[in-house]
Amino acid sequence: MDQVVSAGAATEDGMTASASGRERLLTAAAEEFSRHGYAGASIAAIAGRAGVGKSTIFHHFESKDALYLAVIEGAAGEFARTLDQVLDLDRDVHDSLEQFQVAHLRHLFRNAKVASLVLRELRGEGPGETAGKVRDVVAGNFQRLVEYLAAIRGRGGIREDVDPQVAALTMLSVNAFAFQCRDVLREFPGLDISGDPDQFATAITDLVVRGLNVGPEAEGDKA
Amino acid sequence: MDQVVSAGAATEDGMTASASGRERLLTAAAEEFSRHGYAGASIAAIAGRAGVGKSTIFHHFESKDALYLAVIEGAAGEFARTLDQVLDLDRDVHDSLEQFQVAHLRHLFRNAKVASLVLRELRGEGPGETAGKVRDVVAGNFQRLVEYLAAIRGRGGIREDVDPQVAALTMLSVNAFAFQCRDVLREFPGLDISGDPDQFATAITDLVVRGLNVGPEAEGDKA
DNA sequence: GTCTATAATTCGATAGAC
DNA sequence: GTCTATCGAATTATAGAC
Repeated sequence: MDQVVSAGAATEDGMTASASGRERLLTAAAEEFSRHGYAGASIAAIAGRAGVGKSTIFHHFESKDALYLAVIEGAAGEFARTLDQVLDLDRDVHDSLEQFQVAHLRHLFRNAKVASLVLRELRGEGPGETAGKVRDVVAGNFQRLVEYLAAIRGRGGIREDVDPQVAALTMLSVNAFAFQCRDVLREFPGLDISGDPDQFATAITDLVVRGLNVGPEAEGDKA
Repeated sequence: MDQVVSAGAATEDGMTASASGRERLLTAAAEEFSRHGYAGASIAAIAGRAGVGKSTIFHHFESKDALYLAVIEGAAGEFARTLDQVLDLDRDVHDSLEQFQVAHLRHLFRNAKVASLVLRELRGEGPGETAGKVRDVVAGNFQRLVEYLAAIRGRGGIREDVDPQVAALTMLSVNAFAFQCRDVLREFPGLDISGDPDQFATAITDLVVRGLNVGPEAEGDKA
């Protein structure tokens, strides 16, 4: 998929020409789609940014839809591979969840452009046609976390009366929302997640795993 | 907000003509702004939807900016009044937080149009000019929750090593994100928050307050 | 309604790798 | 020689202006 490596100067943007045409197209498409939305991004602009002719796009991808989907599937697939390493039933629950949370937030920042696309899609603001497929791809990764939580719950790793779906949604929501609002949050001294995403992810994990409570037994010892 | 009740037929949409011109303009503006964004919403369209002349808008509001801000401040102010009732230091912590979470999610659904505007603003996608003021308004309500959490932490109501800002952000994030994605979530049997927002808010509160853990003492007593 | 601009897609040809 | 990546030109669809 990326075996063609010819030397080459940088094209527009910071993109190196060393990546294969297909890879460059995916990068350029992510940029254009996230900047202008699906409809607003033109094949011509994507081709221009990638430094190839328009028709080259249709050699690599069936259609504009297919290109859009490929961009999203690329990032989702990469994250799925991360999940294989992180969601390990044999490891400590707290550690696994912390690793998950850190990996997820890192993934959002590393793939900020595509992440914005996916989040827009989840908000229902995407191009109606591809919506279904995008959701399926994302739902796959979501389901992975849900099943992991269900499995450790079966082993007594977490409370029995928590819904794995609700717990999974909570963990992902905080990351997704904080990522979306990272610019505003930068103005809050304690919430600048852009500065240190890992620390934020760790704090969230601690909160979700241990809860706000001082503990079941310390219920009535306050002022 | 709905005390003016004079007889009157419905204008376009489902809007009743019973509200004052100013109120009708705010409703119409919320609709148009959330539908087409700040730039895309025209004064003419807003006036038309409210059933008034264009010049009436500038009688009630200084400018398009001011109208936009008024829409947002209206909803934020209403929520601030709810906070007065909900964030009561004399009540049980879990109950207060649950009431907060329920009230917040209800507020998002009841003011869905304006909420979408505010969320867009927090993502940094709004009209640059008003961004600062919108953030201030929202930050005010956010700060209220943070200070409440800090206060009960001072009394030993919650763990000392949780950051009130992080906890507040977590609670709000889940609601905001779930609200944003309510259409997709409808496809998940256990996550249809539109169907029963209160139940969802309750589940989230339980998770945040008690955590996933089986408890400090019950660490190893399962199958 | 026609005209025009813009955007997606197709076609035919070329150049280089194996 | 075939296969693949590429391109420029041609074709179709659509949306807005007049």
